[in-house]
Amino acid sequence: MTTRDSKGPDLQSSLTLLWAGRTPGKRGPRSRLSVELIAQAAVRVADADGLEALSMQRVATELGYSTMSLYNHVPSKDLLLEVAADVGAGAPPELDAAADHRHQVRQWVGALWAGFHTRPWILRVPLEHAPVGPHQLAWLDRLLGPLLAAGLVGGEARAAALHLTALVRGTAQISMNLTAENGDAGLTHAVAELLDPEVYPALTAVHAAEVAGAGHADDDALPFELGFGVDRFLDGVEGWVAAKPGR
Amino acid sequence: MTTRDSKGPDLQSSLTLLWAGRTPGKRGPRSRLSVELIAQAAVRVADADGLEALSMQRVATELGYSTMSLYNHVPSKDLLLEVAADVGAGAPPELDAAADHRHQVRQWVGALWAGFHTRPWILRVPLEHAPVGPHQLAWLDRLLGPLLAAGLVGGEARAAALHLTALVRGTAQISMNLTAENGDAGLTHAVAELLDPEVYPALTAVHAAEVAGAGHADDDALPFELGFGVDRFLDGVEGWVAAKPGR
DNA sequence: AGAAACTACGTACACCATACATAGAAACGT
DNA sequence: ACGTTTCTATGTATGGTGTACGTAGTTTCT
Repeated sequence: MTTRDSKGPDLQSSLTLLWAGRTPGKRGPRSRLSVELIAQAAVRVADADGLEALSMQRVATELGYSTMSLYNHVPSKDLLLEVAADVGAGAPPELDAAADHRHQVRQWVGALWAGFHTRPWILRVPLEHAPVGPHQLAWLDRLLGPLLAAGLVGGEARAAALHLTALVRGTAQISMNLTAENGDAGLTHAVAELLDPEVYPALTAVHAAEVAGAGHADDDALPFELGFGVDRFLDGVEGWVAAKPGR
Repeated sequence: MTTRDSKGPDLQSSLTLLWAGRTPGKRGPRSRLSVELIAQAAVRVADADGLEALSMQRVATELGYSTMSLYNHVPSKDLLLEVAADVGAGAPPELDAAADHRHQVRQWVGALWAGFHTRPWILRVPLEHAPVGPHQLAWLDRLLGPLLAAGLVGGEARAAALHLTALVRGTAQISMNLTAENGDAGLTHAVAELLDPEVYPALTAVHAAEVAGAGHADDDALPFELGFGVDRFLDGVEGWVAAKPGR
């Protein structure tokens, strides 16, 4: 596989930029701009008008600078997007230390889910490589805590963390804009007319199923579509740990 | 929430286009072009040179037509992308009827995973709304079969199907380009230098963990990172079904 | 035959990322 | 103090993008 589809930034440049590796130099005028300022402006633009409104010109005018000034601090738009996504992710939630592992994981999932709702544009930023930003690693670290405490060993914990991250991300991508744009009913009705029971037997059977349990009680309550899967996964993890030879 | 970030096509236009709802009209010259032809050309371009090479001009020259001719059949590039993604998804796999539910689900997951590897650009196509294309619905239908047979009822089966779809999609987005671009070792080493154990305690502990089990025995074998989560999820589903009142 | 309608095309516009050259200001060595 | 160096910010220019709009030509119906 020759990895078409990736003109994107390589790992090295991403790392140096994400970790503020720029040494500002000593000779010329002190730069009033910085990667942080630019990234924050980019986040502001994306928050306000979405990712498609995020152009270099827009960010520059947001800051009151010329377009090309940005390129003194950021090598390309792709990399700016990557930094903006990391900045936009923010710090992971503090998990309730008194709670059990399952509750902590649910708390983490709920926070990430909420984050994607607050900044849906993050889901549109194309991933060029594995997450290596400070904030993204912090989120990962926070999740690994409860997973390790639950009894998973290294590789398993990594896989489980990837599983949950990917799950929330994928679910958000698929089902977020559904409820946002048109009511669930609108979709249900529109699609129903197309469903030939001969071609889509299982789908037609399931399609009219009630959504079930629209409880908005707890703060870290997950929507059913997400919570069901997370709970089943955690069930499985508990069973796996319990069945381990050492226990 | 006002749904910024979406200038994209609405559900109605997508539906009519995806389901070939175009009635060609009767008066003028018969059109030699069609949505299918255009979509197939788009898939060819994306397969060859990635999604960023997929421009209207490129598709047009691929077909030997002028750029603007496409707009007689496709109202916008966004919609073309949506159709191309559906066409590119292709038909879902035939599941082994003799196998049990778990094996069937794994087979489905493996096929989707392989599909994303074959056409990584599909992961970059922004999702404007829930999947409603014929092929995407077919994939969903195929998955619902084993899930219903496993004992899940309507809403649960839907949630489980969303779970698995989102999972494969998210995992592919996160971990595919990792192994593609640079070896796993490269990433491991580069990141290791940044990991301050005080800031990322759990991560540092896990980071050196062996990848474990690189067995390439079976055809529908999933990579550990994906397979572990799927298996744990299916464990949980089985437990859930077994614990149901009616049983 | 005439009219209507539809396809394909060419032109034009606004916008995009960014390569490159330039001007100016700040800090250094002397 | 002064020149030199070096870095920042800017301006200009290029090749690309999606697509609105007007036009020519062709096919089918009346």
